[in-house]
Amino acid sequence: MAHQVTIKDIARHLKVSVATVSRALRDMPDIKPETRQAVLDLAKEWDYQPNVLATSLVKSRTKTLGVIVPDLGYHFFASVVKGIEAEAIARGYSVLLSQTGESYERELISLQSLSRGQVEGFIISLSQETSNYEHLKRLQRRGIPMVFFDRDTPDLDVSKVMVDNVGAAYEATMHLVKNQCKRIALLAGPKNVSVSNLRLEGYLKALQDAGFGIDESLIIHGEYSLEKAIESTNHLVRLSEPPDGLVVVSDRLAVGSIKAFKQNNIRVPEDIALVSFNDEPICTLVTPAISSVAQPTLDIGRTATSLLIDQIENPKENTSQVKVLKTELMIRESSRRNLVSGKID
Amino acid sequence: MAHQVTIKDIARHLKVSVATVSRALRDMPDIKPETRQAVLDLAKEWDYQPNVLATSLVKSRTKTLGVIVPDLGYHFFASVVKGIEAEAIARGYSVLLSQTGESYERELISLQSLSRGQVEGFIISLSQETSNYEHLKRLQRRGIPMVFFDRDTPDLDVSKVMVDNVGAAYEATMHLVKNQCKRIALLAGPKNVSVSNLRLEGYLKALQDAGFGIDESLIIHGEYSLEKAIESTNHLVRLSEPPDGLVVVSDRLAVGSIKAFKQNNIRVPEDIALVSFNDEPICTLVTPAISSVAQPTLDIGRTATSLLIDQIENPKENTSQVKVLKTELMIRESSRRNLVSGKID
DNA sequence: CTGAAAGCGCTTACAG
DNA sequence: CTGAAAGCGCTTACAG
Repeated sequence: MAHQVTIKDIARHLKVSVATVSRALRDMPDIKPETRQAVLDLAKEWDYQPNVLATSLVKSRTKTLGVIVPDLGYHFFASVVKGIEAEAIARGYSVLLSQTGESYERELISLQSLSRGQVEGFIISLSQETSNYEHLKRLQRRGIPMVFFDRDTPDLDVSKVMVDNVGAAYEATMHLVKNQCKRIALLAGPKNVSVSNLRLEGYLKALQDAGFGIDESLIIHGEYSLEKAIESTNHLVRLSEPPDGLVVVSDRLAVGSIKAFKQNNIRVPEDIALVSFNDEPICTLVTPAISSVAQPTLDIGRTATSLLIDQIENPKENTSQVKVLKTELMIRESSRRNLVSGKID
Repeated sequence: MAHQVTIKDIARHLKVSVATVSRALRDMPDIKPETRQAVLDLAKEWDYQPNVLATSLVKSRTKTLGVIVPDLGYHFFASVVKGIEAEAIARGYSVLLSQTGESYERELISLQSLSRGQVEGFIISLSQETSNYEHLKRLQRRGIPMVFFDRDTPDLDVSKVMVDNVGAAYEATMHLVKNQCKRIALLAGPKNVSVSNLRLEGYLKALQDAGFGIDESLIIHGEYSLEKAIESTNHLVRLSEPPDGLVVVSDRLAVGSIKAFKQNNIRVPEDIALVSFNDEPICTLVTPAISSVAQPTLDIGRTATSLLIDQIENPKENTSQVKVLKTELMIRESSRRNLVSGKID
């Protein structure tokens, strides 16, 4: 690789000191205009690029944030990252992005490698595998600030940006109640997944407030797979008293449910109304379009970034805090019962 | 932020020189075992992390690759990045990931900022807006190696990893021919998009080889939007001689076509068989499942990375070269005509 | 086996 | 207005 131009090269060529070049390049006062111009001209001609490693080293500041997410293939994370980047750029920071592929080991490695002087703080969403938090506590002990979002652990006292999952599920369930559903089922995730459990909680609370009894047979836990969703939905359909409303904890599962309903010649929303979570692009692509709870992804990213930068710039005043953001229920065909007169599909 | 532990701290505490600490930490020969052990013990106790900025600076090597993609929200890019990361890790490199959001300006900024000493080379897929290549030529002049994939420009003599789009479209079209389609339409992208044009070329070639005439009215160009796809499909449906086969240049457009067919009570694949490109997850989620040309995303990532690292490590022997990878047609319900006996949907 | 010294590319008091 | 010097945290010949 060709030698990159340094201030030393410029200084030598112009017969001035590197200090002068450094000052001229950064428009500092007390530099003779002609000198500055000569430096700038040569810098341009030679396409000089300052070495940020050197600058960061001397300033002990990188103005860079580390972002660790499980998988950018999930629309949710890709979208949150956009929010992070927007806010970071606005405040003069760069971001280093790393995905763990839901692997604890890669989470460990990413965190460790970026914490060797490259970033001033982290925005983290934990991998599914992570159940040991020592690596995070070590970072904390070293005084490196971090902010969590979405995937969380109560083991750590750090800033967090979450979403009101209980409230969101409550709203989604109530929406079905208002749409004349009398027996509302829930397709939940695995029993140990906290987000799914929070949504279960909101669902139960809504049923209670609606004066509905709770029928355990209408609550089904399962893996996050299309196949499992189809299977669970088929099970619900075959109950002696099948549901007329369904809350599904994620869009991908909801797609499976809709497939299953079609196979069973059950109409959505006429025979059963459906609401799910995340508002991924797929919701508007399938037929019927799926009603879904939108997460404020951009805002999650911006808020997390803002919290982190505040902590970096004012460690004393900014202790760990938890922000809970509002969701928004996007109502579409799959649950719009009273407005649907004829069948389109 | 708390002061991070340095080798100086360790040296002072152990009353040895920093050189000795540095050597002990890296398991160099000629260090007294007791000295080494003392250093390692203290480093562990204090959770010492070497500052990579300093190391990179003195070694003039970062062992880091810059990856610039338009949008990680596209499944294609997210997946290629996984391939890049896998290969990079395997060869002892890190990657710095940056998305441009299809903005020329952000492409410029990312490239510039990472090229200030942070990375040793780039893997790039150009933003849609980019039509001026000066920023890339500047990098080239500075001797920074780069490899392109997917989004390309003939203006630059660099290594590229592409996919055989002509061949893929040929295969997709021929697949419809074999499935008894007699009038095959093409839903293409905007006229200036090279990938779309290559697919058009393959489509035309296949029609020719199949002995079909070319009917310009069956070829429709348009924006990459769901609405536009629906509109174009409606137009095709209303032709006096409507098509019985359809090649669509992208899955998202194909979803629009299927919506339009449903609205017109046209059965897929019975009345019209459909094939599209990219094999995004949506293909298996919609009904009917969409036949689609899969790109070897992981392999694209691995190959690009491998080319880049070779160039970094052996600039002389590794001049720019173009690799063309094979695609794979995934056949699903939307085009499986002769196997479908009854209608399911 | 260990240390002093120079240096990676830059910034910043301190003098003049 | 400019330069010499020290230093950011590390590595590496060179001596001993």
